[in-house]
Amino acid sequence: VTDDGGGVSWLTSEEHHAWAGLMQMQGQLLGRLGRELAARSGLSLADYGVLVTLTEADGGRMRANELGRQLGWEKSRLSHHVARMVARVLVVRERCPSDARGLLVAATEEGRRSLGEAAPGHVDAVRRWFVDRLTTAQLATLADIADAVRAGLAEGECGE
Amino acid sequence: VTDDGGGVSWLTSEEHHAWAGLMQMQGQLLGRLGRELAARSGLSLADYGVLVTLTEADGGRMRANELGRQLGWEKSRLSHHVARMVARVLVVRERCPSDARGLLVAATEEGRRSLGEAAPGHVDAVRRWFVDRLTTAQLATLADIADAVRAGLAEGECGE
DNA sequence: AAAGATTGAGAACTCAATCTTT
DNA sequence: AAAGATTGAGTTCTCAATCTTT
Repeated sequence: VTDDGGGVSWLTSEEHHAWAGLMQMQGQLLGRLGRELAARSGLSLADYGVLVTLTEADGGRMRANELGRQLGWEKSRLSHHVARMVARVLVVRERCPSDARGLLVAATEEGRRSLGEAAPGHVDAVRRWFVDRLTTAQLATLADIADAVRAGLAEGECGE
Repeated sequence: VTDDGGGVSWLTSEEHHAWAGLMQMQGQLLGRLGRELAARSGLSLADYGVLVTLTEADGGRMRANELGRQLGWEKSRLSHHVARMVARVLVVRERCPSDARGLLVAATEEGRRSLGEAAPGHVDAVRRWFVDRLTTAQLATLADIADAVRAGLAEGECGE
């Protein structure tokens, strides 16, 4: 609990260093990766995430609900984004046979092609700017950190 | 280099765990903190960042250029955001005495008041959802990670 | 020309309200 | 009523073009 002279700062300097560093890193990293991806493939990071998730799913299609959950998106965001991707013929909406309330989202041929073109370069960029800068131990710790924080957030959703 | 059956994934599972976990954590954490902050103070995380940065600066004012650099924002984003904050009387624009091209941005009384009201709750939220979930060693490693990645990105800006 | 900053248009996100099916 | 999804309005961010001062 320090306040280093006039400013507002009630984290210790170590805590602040970690927190502020994380925020800055994330912003710059996403900016860089997003621009590289868009320049080379015309896909945004969001598009990429949707296509990867769909492609990894069984049959290349997925309940919209589940897609949103895996991406960590709100339903409204997903709906708007899918609409834009449908307009660009990257995905299609399909009726869900088992539950008429539901929706299936499927990658089109065009979507698979775009992803296939974009993926090698993007993975390379993730390596270049992120993975290769870190040690195995650092990556392991980071994974633990992410798990711990997400577990806390997940608890908070309910019990709060 | 694994491809676990039809999907696109050229990171090892450890690498993927760290990378995907980081992205998810960040999204959820910012969402949670942003909503709590907005609900309690009417400030967005972006507003908060601007006010903290200005308040910590000498005289509570700062070159727009430098402000953008510290926040990691593009000049256009900063300009739009400052315009919105001026409209809400949280900051004011001032002419820069030393360079007529430049601009100074200063926190208003109202801006300081809003920040003062918002800060304790926000810092508490950062502790609750983030800092307190982690060990000292994890925080230290995270700071190192952020430094390493940012150093790489900074290099890339020029040398590339 | 380069640096500092603004502007406008378009894309993306959030919130609240709505609609359909269970 | 609850769950799955869409819609519209308002806000914020990005990109490119522009303007002013150095």
